Amino acid sequence: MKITVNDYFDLDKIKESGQTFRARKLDDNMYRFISLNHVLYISKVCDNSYDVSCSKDEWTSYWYNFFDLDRCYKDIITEDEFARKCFNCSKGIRILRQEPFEMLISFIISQRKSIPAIRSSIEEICMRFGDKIKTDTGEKVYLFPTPAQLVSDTKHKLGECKLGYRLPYVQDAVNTVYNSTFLEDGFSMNNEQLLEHLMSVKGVGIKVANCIALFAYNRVDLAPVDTWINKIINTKYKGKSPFDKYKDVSGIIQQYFFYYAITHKDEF
DNA sequence: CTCCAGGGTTTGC
DNA sequence: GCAAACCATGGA
Repeated sequence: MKITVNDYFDLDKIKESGQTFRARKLDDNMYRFISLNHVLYISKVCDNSYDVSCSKDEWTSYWYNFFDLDRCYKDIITEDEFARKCFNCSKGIRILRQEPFEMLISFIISQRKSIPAIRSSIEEICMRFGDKIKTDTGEKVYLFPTPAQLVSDTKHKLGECKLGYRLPYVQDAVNTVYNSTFLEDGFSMNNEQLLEHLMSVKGVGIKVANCIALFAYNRVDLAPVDTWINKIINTKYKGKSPFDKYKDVSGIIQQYFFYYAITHKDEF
């Protein structure tokens, strides 16, 4: 089925933007996204036209929201030269609306790991614990496991997923959300409550909490500060955070900054 | 072999 | 309350 996107939308930048670790580029123009029990194959046809593997109903009810397409990124205004440079480099990135449990586990794992290492660790978890399903194209893919699938780790296979010292953190997180409304409860909280709520999980600090809030709860007014954002604040903004200028879209600006930084590492 | 990674917790002052 | 030490290991 063909769909039209009337806003900045770049599949490759989205895949490389460090907010999802399971998006894949299958060939020169075909991308695959997996979220919850949904699998999407999407390729660009021309200009604003894309070919998607799902039905119109699934596009409008799930993937349209996943890619945050009801928000207009073209309207975002940058406040200075460096931000403009980042915007030009990163435009097309969307703040994905991803599944809270996957974000919780993924960003606990992310601490002090490189993005390739995070990918491979999460892949390992999916292969060992997630459902294996056959997609419409005949490809077999693994879903991200549910809390129930991870909580009964009787064979201690989590220990073989390259988690290192983060293993007890992941286990604690699984135990916290299993058979509870812990993650759903977050949707009705304000930012401050949500961050505190998430940080009650061992291994979740301020940065990881902000990432979960941004990428799972779509709090685009929150800007996670990681090592790259810190470098930008120190080298480009004299140590003063630029994000208060952007208020309701500071999370998006942060993501533009982050993508610019990891694609221009020699500048920092 | 060496270095560092989308940080967090614990410890010491 | 804050800064420093410590953390386990894959990937480059």
